[in-house]
Amino acid sequence: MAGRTDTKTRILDAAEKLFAERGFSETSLRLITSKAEVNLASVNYHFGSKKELIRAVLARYLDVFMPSAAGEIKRLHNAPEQASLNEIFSSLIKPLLELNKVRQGGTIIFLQLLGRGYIESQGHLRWFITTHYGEYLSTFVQAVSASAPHIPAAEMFWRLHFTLGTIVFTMASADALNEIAAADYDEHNDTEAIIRKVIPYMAAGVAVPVTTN
Amino acid sequence: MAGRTDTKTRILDAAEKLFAERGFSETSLRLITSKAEVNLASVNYHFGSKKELIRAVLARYLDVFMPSAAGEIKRLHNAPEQASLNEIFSSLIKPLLELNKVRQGGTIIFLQLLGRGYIESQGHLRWFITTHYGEYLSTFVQAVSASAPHIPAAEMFWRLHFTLGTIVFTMASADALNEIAAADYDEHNDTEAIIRKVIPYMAAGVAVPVTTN
DNA sequence: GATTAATTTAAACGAGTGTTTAAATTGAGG
DNA sequence: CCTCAATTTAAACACTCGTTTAAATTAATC
Repeated sequence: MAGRTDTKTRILDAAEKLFAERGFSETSLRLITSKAEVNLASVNYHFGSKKELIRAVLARYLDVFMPSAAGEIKRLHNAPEQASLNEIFSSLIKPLLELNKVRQGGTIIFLQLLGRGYIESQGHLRWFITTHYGEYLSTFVQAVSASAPHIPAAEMFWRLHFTLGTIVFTMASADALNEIAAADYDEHNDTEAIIRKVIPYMAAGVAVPVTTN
Repeated sequence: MAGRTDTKTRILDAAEKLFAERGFSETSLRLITSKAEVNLASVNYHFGSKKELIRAVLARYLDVFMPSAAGEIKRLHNAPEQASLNEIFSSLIKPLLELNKVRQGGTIIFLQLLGRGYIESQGHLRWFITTHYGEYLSTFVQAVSASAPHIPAAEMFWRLHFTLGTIVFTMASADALNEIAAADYDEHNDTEAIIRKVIPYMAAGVAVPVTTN
C-alpha cells in the first residue's frame, strides 16, 4: 500500500496523542486502532500488550530527549564559569522544542506523557525510566546541585520533584489553562511561551534559602 | 445495628481513601462497597451515580477547608501591615492540618483528591469547584496579588496554577517520594513537613520578578 | 511461480464496569 | 401490633475492556 506509513508507526502516532490527552487507562486500544486505521489485534501483535505499547510510546521520546539534554548539560559544564540555575533549566528548552520537529506537538505531548506516567503508573513506568535513563538523570541532578551548593542534597531531592510537578501538571492542563488565559487576559501562549514562563518560577523556588522554622 | 456507622458515611470514608490512592476511574464501586462493607447498589441509592459520589467526597472536604482558609486570609487582611507571600501561603497550613482532625490522614487525602480531580476530570469537577467555591478562590487570589503587586494579573494567573501543580503533584506521589527520601537520605517526613518544605519554594516562585528575554 | 514466513483480519473470549430492578428486610408512627 | 415508608439485598443487564485465536491475506525467498 503506497503512501501508507508503517502499522507500528501509525499505532505509536495515534497512541501518543490520545495517551497525552486523556491518560493511559482512559484510552482504549479500540480508540487507538480506529484513529490509526489499523486492526485492533495489531497492537498485541506488534507490541505484545498495552503496557509495552505505553513504554514504547515514551521510549520514542526519551531516546531523543535524554541524550540531547545531557549534551546541553555537558556543554554548560565545559564552559569557563559555573552556570546559573536559570541557565541550566533554560538549557533544556532547545532539547524540548526539538521534539516539535520530530513530530507536530511533540514537546507538549512528551511532557504530558511524562506527567501521566508519573501519576497513573503504580511504578512500572517509574522503574522503566530510572533504569533506562538513570545516568542522564543523575548528570542533570549533579549540575543543578553544583549550581545551588547551599541546598542540602535531601532538600534538593524534594525541590527537583517540586519542579517536575510544576511543569508536568502545567502541561497536563495547558490546553484548559490557555483557554482561560485567552478569555480572561487575551493572552495566547504556545508551548514555548509557557515553558519560558515556568522556568524562572522553578529556578527561584529551587534556589531559595532553606528556612528553619 | 449498634456500633455501625451510617451507610452513607461508610461509603464516603472508603471512597475518599481509594480515590486518593488510585484515582477516580481506577477505583470501582465494587471495591469501594466491599471495603465499606455495604451493598453495591447502595452507592446508587444514596448518591445517584459514581460521578455524584466523587463530588460528594470532595464537597465534604471543601465545605470545611474553604471557609476556614478564607477566615485565615481575612485575618491577615485585617492586620496592620501587608502580609508577605510566605505568610499568606503559610496561613493555609492550619486549615489544611485541621483536616487531619476531621478524619485521619485528611490533609493528604484532600490534596490528593484535588490533584486527581484536576488531572482526571474533563471539566465537570473544575466546574463544580469554581461554581461552588469561586468566591473563596478569588479572595485568595486577591490577597496574593496584593502581596506581590509587581506581578501582572495574567502572569499571576499562570504562577498560581504553577503552585497548584507543585503541591498537587507532590502530594499525589508523596508516599513514593517519602519512601525514596527515607532510603536515600534517611529522611522521614509527614504531611506537615512536606507542606512546610513546599511553601518557601512556591512563595519564591510566585514573587520572582518577571523577566523579558 | 511455488513455498514459506510475516502480517492483517474478523470474531470470540472472559473478566470487569456502572447501573437498574424487584423482592426482602428494617425502622418508625399511629 | 400493624402499616407504610426507607433501606438493604441479590441478581441481572448492557456495555467496554485487553487479549487470544485461527483463518485470510500480503510479502519475501528460493
